[in-house]
Amino acid sequence: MVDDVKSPAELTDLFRAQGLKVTPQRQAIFRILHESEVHPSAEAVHAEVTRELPMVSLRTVYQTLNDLAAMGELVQLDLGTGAARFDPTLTPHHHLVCDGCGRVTDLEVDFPDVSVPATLHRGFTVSSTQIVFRGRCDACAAAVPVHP
Amino acid sequence: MVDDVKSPAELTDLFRAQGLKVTPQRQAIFRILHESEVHPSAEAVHAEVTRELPMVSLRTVYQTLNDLAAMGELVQLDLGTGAARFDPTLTPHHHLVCDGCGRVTDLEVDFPDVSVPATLHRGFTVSSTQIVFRGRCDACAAAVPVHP
DNA sequence: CGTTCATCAACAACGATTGCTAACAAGCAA
DNA sequence: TTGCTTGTTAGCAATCGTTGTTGATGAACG
Repeated sequence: MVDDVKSPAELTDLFRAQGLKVTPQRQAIFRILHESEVHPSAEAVHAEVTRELPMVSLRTVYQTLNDLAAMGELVQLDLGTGAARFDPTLTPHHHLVCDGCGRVTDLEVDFPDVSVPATLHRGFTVSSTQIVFRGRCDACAAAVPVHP
Repeated sequence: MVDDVKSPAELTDLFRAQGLKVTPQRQAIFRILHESEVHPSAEAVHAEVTRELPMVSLRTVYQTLNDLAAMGELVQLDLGTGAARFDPTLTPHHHLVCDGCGRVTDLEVDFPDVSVPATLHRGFTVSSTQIVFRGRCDACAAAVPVHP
C-alpha cells in the first residue's frame, strides 16, 4: 500500500512530541491533507480550511505546511507551476505535470537505472531524484488540438 | 559536441529574421550567454550586462531572455531555487541541483529506459522529461558535514 | 530623410511567500 | 477549576522574482 500522510491523530501526537501545540486550525489542516487525493497548493488548502474555520489566515496554513514538510510528513514540490505543491504521498514516486492546466499526477513507478554515473558526479552527493514528465493531459490535449 | 546556444552573429540574424531589432543591449546579452558556462538567472545576466552597459534595465534582460526561450534558443528552468535559470545548453540533458548553494550542474547522460508505462499514462502526452538530482556538491558537503 | 513601430528605462503592480507583532489559546501544574 | 508559560494566530507589511504600462527614444526600411 502507498505510504500516505499520517492520520490526524498521529500528526497530533507528533506535534505534541515536538513541543508544538495542536490548535483547531492545525487539526483541520491535518484532516484536509489526509483526505486529499491531489497535490494541493497552500492556497488550495486554505480554501478548504476556511470552509469550516473562516477566520484562518493563509499565513497559518503556510506555517503548518512548512512544519509538516520540515518533519518529513509532507513533501514540498516546486514544479514551476507558480505555487509550491504539497504532496501527501511519501513513498518515492514521480510526477506528470500538465503544461495546460497545471495538474500534477503521481506516477508510482521505480526507475532503478536512474543514477548519476560515478565518473560524472564529481563529489556530488545525491539525496533525492525527481523525474518530471511534462506534457498535456487528455483533457487539455482535447481542448487545444493544434496551437496553444 | 554539445549543442550550445548559437553565436551572437547567428542570434542577430535570427532576431532580424523574426522582425525583432538588434540593439547593443541585446548583442551584449547574446555574447554573455554564448560565453556562459553555467545556468545564469536573469539577475546574473543583468549583473554582467551592466558591467559594459550600465544603463540596461532588468526588464530588458527579461524581455530578451524570454524572446530567446520562446524561439527555442534557450531553455528556461525552474528548479525551485528561487529564480528561474536560463540554460544555454540545448541538447537534452539533466541536472544536479545543490540544496546548499543552489548551483546547477549539467548531466549529459541519456536514460533511455525512463518513460511513462503505457498502462499508466491515461491519455497523457509527454513532451519532455526532466530528471533532477538533488543533494549537496562537494564544497557544500565539506562546509556542513553534519547538520544543515 | 521620414515614417513607423519596436524598444528602452523607470516605475508600479502582481502573485507567492515570509517577517513582524500584539492578542490569544494550548498545555500543564496545582 | 484557575493561573502561568510559551507557542500560535490574524492581519498586515515587506520581500522576491517577474511582468505590465508608458512616454520617449531610436532603428529599420522604403
